[in-house]
This record gives sequence, structure tokens and C-alpha cells, in this order.
Amino acid sequence: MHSEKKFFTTDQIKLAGYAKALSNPVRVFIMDYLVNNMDKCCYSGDMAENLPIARSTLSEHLKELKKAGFIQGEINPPYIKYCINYENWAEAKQMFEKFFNI
Amino acid sequence: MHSEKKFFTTDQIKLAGYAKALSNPVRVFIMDYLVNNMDKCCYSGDMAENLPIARSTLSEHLKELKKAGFIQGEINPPYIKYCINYENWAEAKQMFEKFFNI
DNA sequence: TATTTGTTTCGTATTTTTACGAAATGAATA
DNA sequence: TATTCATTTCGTAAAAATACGAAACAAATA
Repeated sequence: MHSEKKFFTTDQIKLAGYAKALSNPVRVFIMDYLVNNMDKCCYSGDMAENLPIARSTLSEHLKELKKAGFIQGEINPPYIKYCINYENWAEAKQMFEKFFNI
Repeated sequence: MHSEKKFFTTDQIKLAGYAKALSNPVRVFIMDYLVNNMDKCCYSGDMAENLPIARSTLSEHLKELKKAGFIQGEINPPYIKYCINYENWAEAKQMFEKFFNI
């Protein structure tokens, strides 16, 4: 049963999802941080020191970015090393490029 | 008095704002529509016919896009012709490019 | 002046987001 | 086995986003 009219394309929904992940300054900060620091990976605690929010709140933002596919966490107890997911990062980059290129 | 520590850059806050404006499929649809149709301007009613939402809801989304600076409305009673604000559009494009280029 | 028009604003309800501190987790260590 | 550690999950509260229909708007027209 697929009689409902489709209003949005898959790309439109996907782009909105990526945009939502970046719709908060904390999450933009995190991605900037991962892009610019060291081996492009880091720990939650490193970022917590540079942010005016509780660690639990930071954790929720990391969860959002994970859900969107922008990052992944490599468990290394008791640390978790966060890295950019370059495959999805590249996809998002390409989708935004396409979106903005009139 | 500016003793508070600054956590986010202006660019981070700006990018998050642009991303927020694009964080909803309806608003992505609207921008796609404006980019791809005719003289790149159109009426609220034109879009309403292609969307599964009330006209008042569409109006709120247009307001959001206006607030973000992506569009502007040229009043032409009783119509309002919406157009892309190319200056801000270009700025957003550039900011996303810079953000994604590792 | 009353009506019609496309659109917005208002009042309201529901859902989602953001935030915090306390408690839980799970591996390493004392 | 109890403790330590960085981090997450839970419970909760407050704020923001999304949605709708009814009413308001302002210019054009009958």
C-alpha cells in the first residue's frame, strides 16, 4: 500500500537531517574541533573543557552527531575516542554543494 | 564589562543559524523550489499546492527563512512574490564550503 | 462601502530539543 | 573485591519548533 503522495525527495529529507545535526553551535564547535585538532580524533573530556555545558549535555550532542552519521566513537576504556565519519562527511559536503549551486 | 569567556566564534553561531533554517524538509523544499523554478521567484500559494501542510504553517516556514536571510518577499497585492536573497545565500554557501573543507 | 483575494498573525496544542545533576556503566587497578 | 575513571543513561524541567483553523489584514474590485 503506497497510495500516499510523496512530497519530499530522499535528498531533501537527508539534507534536512544533516542540517539539523549542525543546527546547534555546540555541535558545530565539536565538528570544527574534530576537523582542526591533532589526529582529527579526540575525547569527550577534551571538548568539555572548552565548552560551557555539562558533560552529560555534551554527551547528548555527541549522540546526535553519531545519529546523523557525522562521527563515530572508538571505545578505549575508560575513554572514547571520537572521529569524523569521513564517508558521511563527504556525502553531506557534496549534498550541500549541490544544494547551494544554483 | 566583557568578562565572560567566549566559547563560540561568530562563524560557528552563524553557520548553526543557517543550518537551523535548513533543518526541516519543508524549508529545504522551498529553497529547492525557489532555486529551480521560473524566474527564481514565486508565490506562497504556488508552493502550498505541492506541500502537505496548511497555508498558515507554510507562512511560518517562510518567516523562518526570511529571518535566516535566505529569502525576501516583494509585496504585490494581494500576492507576495518570494525570492532568494542571493547575498546571504552566497554567504551561507561559502560558510558551508569552508566548514566542510578539511 | 462591502466583498473578494492571497497571505499573515493569533491562539492553542503537541512534540521535540536542550539542559542539568544523580545514578549507572564497564573496564582497569589497588 | 572495592575503587577509580571517563563517559553515558535516566529522570526531569524548561524552552523552542511544528502544526492547525479562525480571525485579521490590506489592497483591488464590485
